[in-house]
Amino acid sequence: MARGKIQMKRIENPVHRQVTFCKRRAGLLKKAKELSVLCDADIGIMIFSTHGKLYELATKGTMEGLIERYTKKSGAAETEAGEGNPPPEPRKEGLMMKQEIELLQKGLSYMHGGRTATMTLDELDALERHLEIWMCHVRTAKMQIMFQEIQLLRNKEGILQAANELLQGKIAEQNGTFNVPPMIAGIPYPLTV
Amino acid sequence: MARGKIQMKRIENPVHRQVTFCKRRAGLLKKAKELSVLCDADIGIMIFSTHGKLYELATKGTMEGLIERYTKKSGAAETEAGEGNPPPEPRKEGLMMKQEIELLQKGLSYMHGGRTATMTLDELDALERHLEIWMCHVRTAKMQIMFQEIQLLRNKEGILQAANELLQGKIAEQNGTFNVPPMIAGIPYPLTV
DNA sequence: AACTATTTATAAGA
DNA sequence: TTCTTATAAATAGTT
Repeated sequence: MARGKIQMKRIENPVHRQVTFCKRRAGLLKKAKELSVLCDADIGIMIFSTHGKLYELATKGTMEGLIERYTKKSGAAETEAGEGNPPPEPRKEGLMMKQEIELLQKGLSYMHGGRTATMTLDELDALERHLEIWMCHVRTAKMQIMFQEIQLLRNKEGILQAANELLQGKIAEQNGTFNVPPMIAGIPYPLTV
Repeated sequence: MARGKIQMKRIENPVHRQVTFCKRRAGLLKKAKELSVLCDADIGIMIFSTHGKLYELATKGTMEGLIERYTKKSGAAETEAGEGNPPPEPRKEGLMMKQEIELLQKGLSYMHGGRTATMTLDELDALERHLEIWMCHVRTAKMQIMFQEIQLLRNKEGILQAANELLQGKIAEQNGTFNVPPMIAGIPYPLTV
């Protein structure tokens, strides 16, 4: 927009087009950052050049976070007349999770960046409480999985034990008068379940 | 950009902020369309207002298509759009942090979503270890801040104590022969520091 | 919403 | 790509 107006259509000269792409792309991203800061909005931009190169911007969390938020939103918009399920429960959860992630993100950059970022005592306190809760949840989940694993292994053990006994019987039969020492669980045995 | 420059920070006046949001949002989307037409680029923009309202733009296919394209790309191509970070150290840290955040993100959706997502025992274990480390860091940071706070309060206490004694002396002078009981720290006193 | 005085963005040229 | 500069656009404050 200077030294002359230009037509709003594809620039045919490739060099000119590339230069304009660079300049305007920078301008667009700058404007997006400004809008985000001034109006406290959360903005994600994806730009694919003609040749498929990707340029991106996400003004707060990550692009992944924004995409997730987008899919939730647009999904809810589609089922507008459907059940009143989307707005109350899952949305709230998503927002809460986002806040939690942002809190941790801030904490991580605080720790990694050598206290470059600023965090108040209250924020650190909240972060500590969250970490404790999360750890508790993670441990519960671990316990559940490990318990399932144990049950599974016990079943396998039982099956193996039974097979073992069965085989012992057969061997005893086949060997007639020969004396075969009994095999016990825990000793390598050519059996798979 | 008119009738005066503005500071690049959140606009506190809500009315003003809303107006600016409208104007600049329109401007941003216009710029994006222009860039797309002039340079034959494919652009997707998501804008979430403070109150969660979504404004979007997808200059060719749909936003879903762009998101799909993005998710494919983003694995290979690390952010090209941000500022050119000094490659060696901060980038590595950023990547690590990103992975840590992704781990926690997965964990949170696992817990919040009622085990909808899938996590292996190993992942949960890694998450637990990370949470412990983070908590340790957070506690250290808290300690530091609290220690500073204590030092500050001790200083204040000393100053108040001194002032208190000074005032007591003055009162004793003024009252001449009158007997005034001594004030001690901890009793309300008309003094601010 | 409309109006402008200014600030920004940028097309062309180097 | 980068810098400069004349000019087109965007927009902050106001009506």
